[in-house]
Amino acid sequence: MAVLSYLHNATIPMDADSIFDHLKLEHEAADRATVYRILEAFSQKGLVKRLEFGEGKYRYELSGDDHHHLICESCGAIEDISDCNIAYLEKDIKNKKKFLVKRHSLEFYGQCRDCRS
Amino acid sequence: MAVLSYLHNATIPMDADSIFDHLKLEHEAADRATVYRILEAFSQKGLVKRLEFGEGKYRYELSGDDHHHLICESCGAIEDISDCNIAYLEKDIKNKKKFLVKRHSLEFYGQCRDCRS
DNA sequence: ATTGTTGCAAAAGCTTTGCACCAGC
DNA sequence: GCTGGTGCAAAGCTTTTGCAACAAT
Repeated sequence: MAVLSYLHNATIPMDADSIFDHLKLEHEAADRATVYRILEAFSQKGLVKRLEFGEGKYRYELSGDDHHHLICESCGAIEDISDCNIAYLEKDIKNKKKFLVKRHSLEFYGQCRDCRS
Repeated sequence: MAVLSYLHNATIPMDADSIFDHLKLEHEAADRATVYRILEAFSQKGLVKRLEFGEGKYRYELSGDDHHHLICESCGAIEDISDCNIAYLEKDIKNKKKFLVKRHSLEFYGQCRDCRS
């Protein structure tokens, strides 16, 4: 699917509208409703992760290695960050709270390298 | 303000509509626009934190101790969880990525004690 | 008088849904 | 003929905005 390939090439999670626009440019145009239905289906199958960065809309990225995001509040840049092993936290939660964690979301908001200098 | 007192008594983060409804019940009715403007003002002053739990809307809670949330995907229950010291992660990020973290969001999704049994 | 807050109405933005259509098996 | 996916249009839901009225200093 063109959607998967687009998300694969993207360096940051994309919102539905960007995907819609991209498909149009690639002469693979699909209706917005179709795009949402595809994203919904992929999310449910676990192929795609649906994220929120405090923008009032969803972004989507391919599922894969567990990583998180740095979001610059000045310029909007989004970076990936790995090696946040919070698996031990999830075990703690299971023991203390009897709550079984299936997934988590972790985002850091602040100022990126460029905006700091 | 009635909004602050409501959020103070709430055991989970509340969305704008619940606040709106509550104010009406309390005969402190305010327009939706006013509620949003109040929440926006409080957020900017840092009095209130604006959160997202993957519902396509915002929830608000009083700022205070740094804690995070367990969200049950079966029944929607929301619990607090503390002691996630990821401050050291933020230092790591500053060193490795030169990104200055100002705040973060961390939520765990899964199944709560009641829904597991 | 000026400033800031409110209500009202409208709009905006993102997402979902109903329905008819069409292709493929 | 059924089934599943699509486009189109409409609606839904949350949030924001413009504007006029009002209160308080």
